Amino acid sequence: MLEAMTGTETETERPLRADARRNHERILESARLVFAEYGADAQMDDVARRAGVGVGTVYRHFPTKEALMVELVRQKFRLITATVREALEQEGEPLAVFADVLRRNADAAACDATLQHALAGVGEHIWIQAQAEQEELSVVTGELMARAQRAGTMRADIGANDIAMLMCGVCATMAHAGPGFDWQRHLELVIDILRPR
Amino acid sequence: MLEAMTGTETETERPLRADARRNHERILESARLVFAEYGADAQMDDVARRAGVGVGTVYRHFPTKEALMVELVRQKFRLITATVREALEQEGEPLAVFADVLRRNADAAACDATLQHALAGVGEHIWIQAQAEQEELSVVTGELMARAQRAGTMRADIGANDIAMLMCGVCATMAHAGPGFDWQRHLELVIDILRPR
Amino acid sequence: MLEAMTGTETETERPLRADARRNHERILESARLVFAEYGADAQMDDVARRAGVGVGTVYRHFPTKEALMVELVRQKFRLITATVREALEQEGEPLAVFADVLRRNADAAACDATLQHALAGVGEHIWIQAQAEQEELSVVTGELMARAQRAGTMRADIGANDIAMLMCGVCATMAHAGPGFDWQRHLELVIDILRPR
Amino acid sequence: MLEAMTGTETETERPLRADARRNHERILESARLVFAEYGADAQMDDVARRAGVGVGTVYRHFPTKEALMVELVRQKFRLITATVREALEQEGEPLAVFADVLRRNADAAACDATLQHALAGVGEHIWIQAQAEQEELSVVTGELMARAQRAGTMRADIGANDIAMLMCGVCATMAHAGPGFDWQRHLELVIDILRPR
DNA sequence: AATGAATGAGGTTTCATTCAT
DNA sequence: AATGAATGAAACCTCATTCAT
Repeated sequence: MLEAMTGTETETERPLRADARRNHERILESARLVFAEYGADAQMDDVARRAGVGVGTVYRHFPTKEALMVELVRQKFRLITATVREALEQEGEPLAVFADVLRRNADAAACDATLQHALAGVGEHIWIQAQAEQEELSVVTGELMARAQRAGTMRADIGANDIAMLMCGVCATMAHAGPGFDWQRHLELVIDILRPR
Repeated sequence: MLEAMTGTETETERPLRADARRNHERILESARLVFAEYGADAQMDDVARRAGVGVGTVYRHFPTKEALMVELVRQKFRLITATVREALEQEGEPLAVFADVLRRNADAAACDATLQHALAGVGEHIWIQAQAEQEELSVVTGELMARAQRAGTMRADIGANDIAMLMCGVCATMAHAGPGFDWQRHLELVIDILRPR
Repeated sequence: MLEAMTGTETETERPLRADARRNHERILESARLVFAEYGADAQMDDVARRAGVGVGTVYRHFPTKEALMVELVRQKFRLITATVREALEQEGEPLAVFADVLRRNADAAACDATLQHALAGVGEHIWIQAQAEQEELSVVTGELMARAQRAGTMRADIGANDIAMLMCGVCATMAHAGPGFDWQRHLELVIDILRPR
Repeated sequence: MLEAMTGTETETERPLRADARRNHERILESARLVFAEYGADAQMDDVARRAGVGVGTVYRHFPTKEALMVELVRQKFRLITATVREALEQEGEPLAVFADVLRRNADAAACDATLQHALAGVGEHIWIQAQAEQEELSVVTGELMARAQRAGTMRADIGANDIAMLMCGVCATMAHAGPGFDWQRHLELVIDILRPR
């Protein structure tokens, strides 16, 4: 399922290709785990070891540590986009459906809060490289919101970008554990905003 | 004004002390600038150079890079606390006063968004060391909010911690500049939450 | 000959390994020279430069400066042990054979007295890490001594540990060059002790 | 008593002088303690703190860390010399008296083995600067030995320098604690050498 | 004469990246 | 295509020594 979203290359022939593809996935998965465990200063060597390959191989697939992180960010967006797309198929009260999407995505983010923090901590040029994915997410989110807004159960003056910002905030809460920091409550407050007054 | 908050030691100490105190301030100020420019991985050498002192001096005042960052975080909190305290003296519609405090603080944060990002990016044990300041802020914020809540112009089911989380979110937005990311709008949405429905 | 003692891993490994092994030896040799020249506070950079490799390589082989010194100490012990073993094969009056071993080892130590001094100067936890080698030496030394003692040409109330202490003393003399400090004489006095009265 | 040996300056007038003299002693004493505790890499700041003075004062009395250590070495020699002198006054079997001196001095050295180790670990040019004291010790030791040799209870072919070397060896044993390293036994073996065969 | 803050060269260690095998 | 040893530029921090007060 994840693989289905991973790429768009059309060639799927040579056996070596299959091997490489497999390594690509393993490295990405390894990176996810390693960054989730050690934060942003996990080392490329760790990623390689966990993936069961040499560092050289990691560098063959991702020319830079940054490139690897960018891919991780992209994946995040794709994953969220997929959730929203699924929701587009669902029946039900549109705002409730949307709120549910937010909750599910927040849950997913909370699962690897450290990874989230690691990705958030890096320079923003990394995020810029994931703009395409971010925009795609924006589009489908907009669609889902439009329904609720047409139904009149969601404030009309709010757009997909607002959601992005607000959820970005919820994720920040996850990262900064502290007394009285409860991201679930934060999320509910955010959902409250959506209701027309 | 900042100095007024920085310490409590009865001055009138030895003249040498004056020099040291001066350096202390300069180093802190330098750190603020340097971290704002280079992010969390600014170097101690840079801090020293910008402050016009040797590295050794920086280390005499702050035993560790981390200690220096902790102090920066503490200062941030003290500064915000001061703003809130000022607001407690003001007349005016309580919610409006409070909203204004939020706006002013957000403005200040936006001025050194990179520093903000740098501080946010570090391990949370740094934040834990600023708990005292954080709690003090929480207390005065609670006071200011109570007024508005008694006046009925602010939702009663919201506490100082909620504000902390929400503002933490707004700051996250500042850091992640992106298309459609407008922290001022984010802030207004947050302020919206405060109004009773 | 030295290599023969250095390891026990079944060779016939990957070609790369040969390179690494070579570097390992070169670094060790370089360390010996550098510590012999500059004493205990020789720098890792110097070790690397003399070995013709980067510092990183030194650290890949020895995780710590200390670890490098430990290995040097171990080697010393292994070398001495080898001498004693050789002597076990020799014919001849046992005490004479033993005395000769002492002289030969002292000679070797005198060749790099500075290195000796450097190693002696470090914290003893380094020596503790070479206990295995030290004990092995003790065992073979004991064997050689037993012969002489059975033959009645060596005092029976002396053990391998005593030799260790006494020779440790002779080495101390080498390090502290001074007027009237003649380690060869010191050694002969020590050998004198061995004779039954 | 110690002060009596410390210097040869004839001026004992100005009150300030008294102060300075007092500091001199305190610093020396502090140095002894600090080097005994932390070994050769104790810091000048520690010496100053323990002495209750500023570093600057330490440097006024000893222009260099090395100079301070040299003085410590000198003191050691003076102390031993004093013991030997005392023994010259004693009645009794000369060899027994001499052996006793050795035992007492070894005991004293064992009390601050770490200091001993620290001093031994430094470059030998430090020892060279204590040559005068070393020679003085040599002279009185020679006197005491001559008695025993005239009495025929001590080997005649041994000199004060030999004792220096042998005792240097015993001290080395103290420093290198290890299994089977028992300096008292080492010392008895050394004393054994002295007896005519 | 004493103080202790300041200095800054230098030490060890890390880690992203390259490249010979 | 994969491997992992090698690289070396930094990074953080220490501490003997100086010097303004």
